[in-house]
Amino acid sequence: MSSNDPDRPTTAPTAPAAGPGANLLALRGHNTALVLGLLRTAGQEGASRLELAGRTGLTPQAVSKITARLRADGLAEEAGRRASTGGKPRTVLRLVPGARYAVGLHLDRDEIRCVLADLAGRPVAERRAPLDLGAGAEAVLAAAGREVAALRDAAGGPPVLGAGVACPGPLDHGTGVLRQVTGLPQWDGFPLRDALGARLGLPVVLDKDTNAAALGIGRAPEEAGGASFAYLHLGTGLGAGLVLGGALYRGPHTGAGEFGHQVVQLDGPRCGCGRRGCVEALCLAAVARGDLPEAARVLGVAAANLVELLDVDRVLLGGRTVQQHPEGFRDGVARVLADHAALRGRPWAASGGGPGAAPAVALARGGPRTVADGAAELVLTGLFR
Amino acid sequence: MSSNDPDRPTTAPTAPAAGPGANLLALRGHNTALVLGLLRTAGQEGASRLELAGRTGLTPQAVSKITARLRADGLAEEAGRRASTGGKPRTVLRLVPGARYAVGLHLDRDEIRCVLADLAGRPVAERRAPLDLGAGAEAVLAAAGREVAALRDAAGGPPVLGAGVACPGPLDHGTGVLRQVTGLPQWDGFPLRDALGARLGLPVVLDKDTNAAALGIGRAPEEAGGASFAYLHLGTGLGAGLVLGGALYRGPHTGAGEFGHQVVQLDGPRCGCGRRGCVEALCLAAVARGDLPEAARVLGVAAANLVELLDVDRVLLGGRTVQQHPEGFRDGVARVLADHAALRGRPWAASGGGPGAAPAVALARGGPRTVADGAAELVLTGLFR
DNA sequence: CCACTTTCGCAACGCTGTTGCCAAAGTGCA
DNA sequence: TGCACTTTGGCAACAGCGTTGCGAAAGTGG
Repeated sequence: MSSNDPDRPTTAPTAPAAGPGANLLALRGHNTALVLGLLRTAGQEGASRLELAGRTGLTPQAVSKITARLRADGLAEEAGRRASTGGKPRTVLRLVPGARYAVGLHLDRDEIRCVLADLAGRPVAERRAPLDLGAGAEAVLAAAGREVAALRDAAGGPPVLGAGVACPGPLDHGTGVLRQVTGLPQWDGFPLRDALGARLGLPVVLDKDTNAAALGIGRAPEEAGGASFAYLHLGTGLGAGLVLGGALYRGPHTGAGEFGHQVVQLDGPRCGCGRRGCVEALCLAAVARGDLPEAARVLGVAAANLVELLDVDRVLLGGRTVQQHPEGFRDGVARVLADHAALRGRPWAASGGGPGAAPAVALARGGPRTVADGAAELVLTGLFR
Repeated sequence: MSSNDPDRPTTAPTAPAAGPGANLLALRGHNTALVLGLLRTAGQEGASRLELAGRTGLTPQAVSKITARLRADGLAEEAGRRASTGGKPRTVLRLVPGARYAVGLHLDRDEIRCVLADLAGRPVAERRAPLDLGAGAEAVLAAAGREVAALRDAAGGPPVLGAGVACPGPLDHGTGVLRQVTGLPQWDGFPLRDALGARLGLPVVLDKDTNAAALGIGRAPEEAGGASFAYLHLGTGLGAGLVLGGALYRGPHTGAGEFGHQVVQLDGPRCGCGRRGCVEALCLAAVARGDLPEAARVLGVAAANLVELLDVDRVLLGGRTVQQHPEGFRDGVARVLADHAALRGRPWAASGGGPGAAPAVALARGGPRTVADGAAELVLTGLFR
């Protein structure tokens, strides 16, 4: 922390949010994270200093200094040379994925799953165990501590940056405090982030499971690089994770992404939440009676509403219910989006900005480990930009 | 001191290309804009150097350097002293609103309206004239050039930073190119920003009218700071402007904020856009038959959907139709939001983060000049942070 | 083998915010 | 009235950032 004295007198009233003043250290951190991010997306192929300079807008010399620091820290390495274009060939720089690791922890209602991911986001170790999220804080903390310790031991005790923790919402990402987890009122107000941080001895980042999933899915090459997309998760419920401009959008109180109880049918059938005509209720009811096209259509209408409002490029579908009929949902949702886009001259349709006039609809790849992977990504995201 | 040319602060250091790399100039620009922003929100009361330091996280000495530059450029000035708290009293710094100005241009279907706003966002001059947006590019450009020139002359030719232009969408903010303005296909693909820039001899920022309105409304003290709110405009149509985290959210293609054709009634009555059950159609139909409570309820349901998805703090209502029955719409929408919030344990409800459990609903103040004011704000936003 | 091109590091530089120090300008008490 | 104390804010020296100038390294082409 900074060397500021603990008391802050005189400016007690009004007290607006502290601004993010940028000093030289922050500047270095920004550019370093930028270069690291480019090295990460470059992956195995790597990138030369001049390519990095071109993409960042920095001087080649600045890139040299930055990459020299990264190499000294073991985060990057030289990896061969490119073919010459008439002069000295460029030397290729590559991220060293094994230089640091991050823990991803998925606390689900009946299971704890944790992964150890390298800097490239690839899981190098994994564990899972049954868990009763309603068994109380101490039991959950103990289980988390045990599993993470075993995971780190199994991997040979590599350097770990921190732990990302994903669990069912609602919660507050900023303070790391849980809210009323549905059906488990005893968690309300529990400072899970700090408690886990003390138990694990690691920096902890806490977020909703749907947000973690979106972040994990966003790591796929198609979604990389400043993309905007919505991940719709249809399992026993319906939720969404929003990635806008390459960054997770959480909203002021980590409440963003509540998608399931969007009303798409005024005075429709009553939902479990008390409202009428929620997408979740309509969609799941259609699934229950086997009317898959209708379920996909309802989901598509809600997705179209979201797309209109947020102008996202892609819609990704996942979750247990989707995975049981992947193509049906994908095609059904895509049809609704295409129909809606055709009715309105959407900007990218007019500009011919792609093969289709509507945002692409795709199935989110990744199995049951997606949320844990994304949880690790919560930590890694802080390193890159 | 005077080695800096006076035009330097006009060009905010936005990333020139795809490279968001930050050099020292960008750092200075960032911190300068930060301090300017704080001075702006401080308004007439001003702020002391130490208060600025505390809120930015910068060293008092750094703030002194920055404010010295601002004073040398005429953008800030000393304005009295605070009461002493036992030592040397703090000297108050204040923004000099008249140091620079911005033009705001509202190109509507039947009217052109332009304002000259000072750094505080207050309009110091205003003009309006009839306009036929369908009369072709040359006529519109000529009208804009004439009105802006007259406006600047009337104000005595003060230093102008640039012109913000708001017009009916869709359009592309990034490239400054219009799309198919509804009913006026001849504008499709016209590079309005560059054309106007050449005509006016000023930097031009182009955006949708709803976005400009949201930005203008966001200048009100209640919305200042890093607020998140949605402005819903109900006039002859229904649109929205989104301010998330204190900044306008446009989406990747400036398509965000399409709110009116959100479907809230599956297979409902057909809308002019071709879909069925759009809020706009339902709401305006209710207004047409005099059923105001129903209109407000429908709008409220759509607003609730938006709030759930984006977790915004406030919902602001405006537009001609709202202004005809302001309290009716406000209360009706607020009721729906309160009912929905009560059904779900929203984060800020559990944490007691305010007088009410639901996001506040308020009427957007400001008359027919709101869009033009917001258009000027499009330019000024680049100076502050 | 030489001329040329291209990459990349060293050294000097300008600029940033930071730190140490001190004058200025008040309050409070003897 | 005078002195001690607190707080503000400027001056000067400083460390660290990216930038610039220049030269060595490492290729290609004639």
